[in-house]
Formats: sequence, structure tokens, C-alpha cells
Amino acid sequence: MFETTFKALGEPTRLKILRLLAEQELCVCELEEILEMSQPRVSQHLKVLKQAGLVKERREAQRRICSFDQDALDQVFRKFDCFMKVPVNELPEYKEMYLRMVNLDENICEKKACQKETRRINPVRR
Amino acid sequence: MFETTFKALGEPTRLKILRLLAEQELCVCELEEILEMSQPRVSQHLKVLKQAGLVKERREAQRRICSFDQDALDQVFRKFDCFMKVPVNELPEYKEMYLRMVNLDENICEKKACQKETRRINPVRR
DNA sequence: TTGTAATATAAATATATAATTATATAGTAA
DNA sequence: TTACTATATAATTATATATTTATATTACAA
Repeated sequence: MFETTFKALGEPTRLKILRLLAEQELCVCELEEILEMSQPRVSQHLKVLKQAGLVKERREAQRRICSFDQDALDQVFRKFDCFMKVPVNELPEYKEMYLRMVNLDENICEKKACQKETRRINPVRR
Repeated sequence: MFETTFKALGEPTRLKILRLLAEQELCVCELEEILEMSQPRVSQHLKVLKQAGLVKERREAQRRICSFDQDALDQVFRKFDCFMKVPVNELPEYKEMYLRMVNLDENICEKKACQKETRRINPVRR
């Protein structure tokens, strides 16, 4: 979920498209002209932005007029902020990791070294 | 700059690492244990996070203890917010695009079609 | 209804990123 | 010193993403 948004934002062409759409709505061929990029290139990046919910689109004759959804972005950022600040044990998807974290041995690294040793003595082969 | 941050955030393993570090500081081998991932894998993702300025590191004997830099993240988000909201003509790196945007022809798309036609009549060959 | 404008999508290729495996380094403790 | 612990880095391989080229779709105008 956050991954989709951040991935969408972490690409220079998409960031440009988004910044331009924040200024005014534009159709694909206008973006093509402004960015000096091919139509499929623009089109495909727009698809990613739409899938991430950052761009909305309205139809007018043959054209698809794209606009930036500021509210959607704000909402993701707010949710991300919560995600990062809530105690990790309240995140179901982190349950297992949380358990391993609280059970961390003081000498975890040496323990691993010990396991390595064991493995060297009784190696598992296939 | 934003690209680096968003790219760092837009990858599931790095997001997990960051979320864990938001809970408490951890050394590489502890992350290894919690995430059940290989040492180079953790190490390389940490490198990306450090380069993006999201993770700081302190040394204690052989260990490198990593921590999440919440302030750095907040600052990037604030700057990104400004970047998205300032008028685009105030962004030097968008100067050329801005000019093309304000000079957009009403019939930009048809114009392109016309250029295509010209190209078909006088094709450029090598 | 036919041609064409605007856009999408598929296929092929190029490029970037991630993961694994192997090796190097730097600090520590015997 | 020497051996080892913790981590980094390099090289290789695997995988994902971006770009280009070619083609399909859909709405409109003649």
C-alpha cells in the first residue's frame, strides 16, 4: 500500500508528471508535448500513478484529462505517519517480527556464530 | 533528492527495516535475526537507507547500531509538500517545461498529427 | 461508414535493482 | 600476534522496471 505510493513517487518522470498536474490538469498529448516524451511512455507512467490513486482522470471527447489528487496523497502521508509511530506490536503484519525482536538474545550474534560452528560439524546435505 | 527518499521507502524490506528501527535501535545482526534474512541483504538495504539519510549509525565495538532518523524524514516530507504546492514557474528545474506548458496550443494534438504527416512526406533517413 | 485523432496496450528490448554467494576489512579478545 | 566477530563490499545471477516499437481501441468528424 505505502509501497505502491512510494514506488510511484520514486521515479523521475512520474514525479515530473505529478508536479505538472499539481499546477493544472492536462491531457496525455499535452504532457507528451511538455515533457518531450513519447506517448506510450507518458501513458504508462500515468497508469502507475492512477493505480497508486495519485492521479484521477476525466474524459472529454477523445481526450483523457488527468489531474493530481492532492487529498489522496495527503491521506497516504497521514496514514504512513501513523504506521511509523504506532507501537509495532499493534501492527498485525509485524507480529512475528515483534516476537523475534522482544526475544532477542543479548548475545545474538555470537549465538549465530555458534550455530555456524554446529553446521560445520554436522552439515545438512542433500 | 525526493527520488532517493521515495525509492528508499518504496521497497518492502527497507520499509520493514525502517519500521523496526522506529521502534528501537538495532544492530545489523539483530535485524538479520528479526527479518530472517541474510546479512548482506540487510546490510545493502541499510546502505540505501543511510544514503537517503533515513537511518543513522553509531558504532559500539564491532557492532553498528542503526537508528531511524524521524526528523530527516519529516523534513523531506515538508520539503516535498512545498515542492508540490509552490507555483511551478518558481522551480528552476521546471523552467523549460513551464514555458512549453504556457505555450500549449489549443489544438496541440492535431498539430502533432500534422507534423507526423509532414514526416511521412519528407522522411528523415540515415 | 470511413478516416482519423487520442489514448491504451502488447511485445520486444534495454536498464536498473535485488538477492545470493564469495570474499574482504576492521575491531576485539585470547 | 592470531583467531574470530560483525559488517561491508564485490561479483554473479535473478528479477523487476522503464523505454521503444508496433498495434489495438474508442470516440468523433466528415
